[in-house]
Amino acid sequence: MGKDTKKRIEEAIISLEYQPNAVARGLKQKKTTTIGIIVANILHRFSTQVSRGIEDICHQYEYHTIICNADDDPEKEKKYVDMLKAKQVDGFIIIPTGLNEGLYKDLVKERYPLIFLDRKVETLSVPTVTLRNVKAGYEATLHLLDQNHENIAFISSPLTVSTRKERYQGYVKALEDKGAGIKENYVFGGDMNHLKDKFSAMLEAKDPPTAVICGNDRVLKSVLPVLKQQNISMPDELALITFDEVEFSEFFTPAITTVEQPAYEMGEKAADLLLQRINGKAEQAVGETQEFEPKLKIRESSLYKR
Amino acid sequence: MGKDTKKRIEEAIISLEYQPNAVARGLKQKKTTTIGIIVANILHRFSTQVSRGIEDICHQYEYHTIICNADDDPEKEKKYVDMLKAKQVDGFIIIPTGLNEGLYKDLVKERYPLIFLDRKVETLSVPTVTLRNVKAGYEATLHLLDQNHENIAFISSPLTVSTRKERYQGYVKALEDKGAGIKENYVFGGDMNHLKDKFSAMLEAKDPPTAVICGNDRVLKSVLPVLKQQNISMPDELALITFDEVEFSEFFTPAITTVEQPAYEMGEKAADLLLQRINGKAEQAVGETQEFEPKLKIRESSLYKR
DNA sequence: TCGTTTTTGTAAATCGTTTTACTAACCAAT
DNA sequence: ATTGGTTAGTAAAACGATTTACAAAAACGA
Repeated sequence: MGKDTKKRIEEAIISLEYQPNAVARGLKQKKTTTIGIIVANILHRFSTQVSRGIEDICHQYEYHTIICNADDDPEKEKKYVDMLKAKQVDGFIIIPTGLNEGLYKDLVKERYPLIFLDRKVETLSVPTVTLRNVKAGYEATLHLLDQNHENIAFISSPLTVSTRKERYQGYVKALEDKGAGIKENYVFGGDMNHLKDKFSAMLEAKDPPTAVICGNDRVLKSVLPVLKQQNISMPDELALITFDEVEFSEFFTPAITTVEQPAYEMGEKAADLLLQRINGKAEQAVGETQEFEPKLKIRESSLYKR
Repeated sequence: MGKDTKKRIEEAIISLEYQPNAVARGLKQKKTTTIGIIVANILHRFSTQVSRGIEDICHQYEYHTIICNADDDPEKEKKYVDMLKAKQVDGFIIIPTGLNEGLYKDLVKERYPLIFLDRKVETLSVPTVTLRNVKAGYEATLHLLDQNHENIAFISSPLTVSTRKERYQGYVKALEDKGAGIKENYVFGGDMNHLKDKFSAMLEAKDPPTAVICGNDRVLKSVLPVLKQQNISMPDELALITFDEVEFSEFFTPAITTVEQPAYEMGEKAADLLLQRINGKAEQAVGETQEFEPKLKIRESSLYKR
């Protein structure tokens, strides 16, 4: 277009105070440059870090994000999917509750660009960004075994999603590799509401564990008060290691050993994959799984010192 | 409408797999049941807590939220406002960077429902949800004075926004009320990038402060490493108190004394006010400021023990 | 200057709803 | 059977952009 008409148009834009209407635009173009993000539970630090990674990439490409918190509730998850569909989002990034297979399947059938994050849904071939969780569980356990712990507890929220199942598998595998049997009563994988009681009882039983692995940051948040209450000192009386990043973990006494995930990068990756799919550059990527490496950060809480 | 036609319609909805299109609906109705949230910097814990409060209320009323992170950058803030306008949001909740008066003014002029959060913009009469920050600063300082501290440092990010200015005012007022003079060299309110160096120098100077107040959680995050590095122990060598909630603060050694804001509730309140304005029930509320009370949670880091 | 290409102006259809209007059909009660 | 009132059905305009089409005008090279 000619450059003086261009100028004329720009003048008109300011003189008429024209403001584009993305809703009308979206209606006609069938494209909203908006993606929907549904996280299983925003209370996990992982979720917020991942969201930032997603947002930063989207911001680069002038896409926008609507973040929804399913609150571990499949009903809510479904409601949000419907809402986001109604809003004509161009694609989804979902940390699935795992309890909505039909829903996910429909999304695939309707050819919505979709990326799973954190958790795999085995029955579907959807590109997924996840951690090598078996390895994460294995390394955490191995580290404790190396400190001569034999009675290692594994405390987790319900072992319903791949993430937790795999971490547990890693735990089991490490114990087996070292010839240590797994003891049922050192394992808890259940409702967060009972976690404190069960863990408390575990510590008060005879022959209590000398080390504990927390399945994620929310578990840690329940476990620490129990230790304080029972006046158990780390790491001498109980060694501790937790999955997920803990803010200020180096300022705890003792500093907390963690197995961290590159959450931010995982978010970036997921956004990348999704935008590629949306823009048709990556049909072939469907079904691919991107695995990230866990990072064991050894601090004081897991170091044997007797 | 007759109940058999209603049934007929419902059947058609499923047989045709009808899915409503909120974009078309929004276009016609000039209403998207979506609000825009712009936070000055999502890295503050306050911002994420506040967002949750907002979201929960919005979810109740079937409104949706788009959260944007201005990253302390007025340019970005403006860009996001334009984007959200284009998306035809029904209203805004903004934690203002404070450096965009014209932008805010336009929003008011264009009669957008708007609520400010956390920070006041003095020159505009916009309903604002905020903390009694002067009181917060006063109480924090008074508490340290009560522990017989006289050399109290005040470390903050730039004193450009009302929140920080007021906390500082409270600090000054408490010192004055107790007849203690304020010493310029105990005060830092500047760029986060220089914070560590400046604070480090402050501690190494002769006659260093015996207590420090951190202006917010991000400041704390810079201050703690300095203490660790200089091997300064709390609270004997330096008492510490920080604004904002710190996760796990009771598990620090020493447990960190905090001045907390009811962030979640403040978010709820802001959302409430905004939805009332959107639905025309509260024209009169314009200009009102809702102030919340700070909560001083005394823990070990501020308790004198020599 | 002619013919060709590019730029400009104008108009109409479309996206999927809501809104308004109007007519037709139905039901109950007088 | 007539009246009034409700419910059904149909149609068309509107929301604010994009898209397509076509005609008119301008710019260009030979």
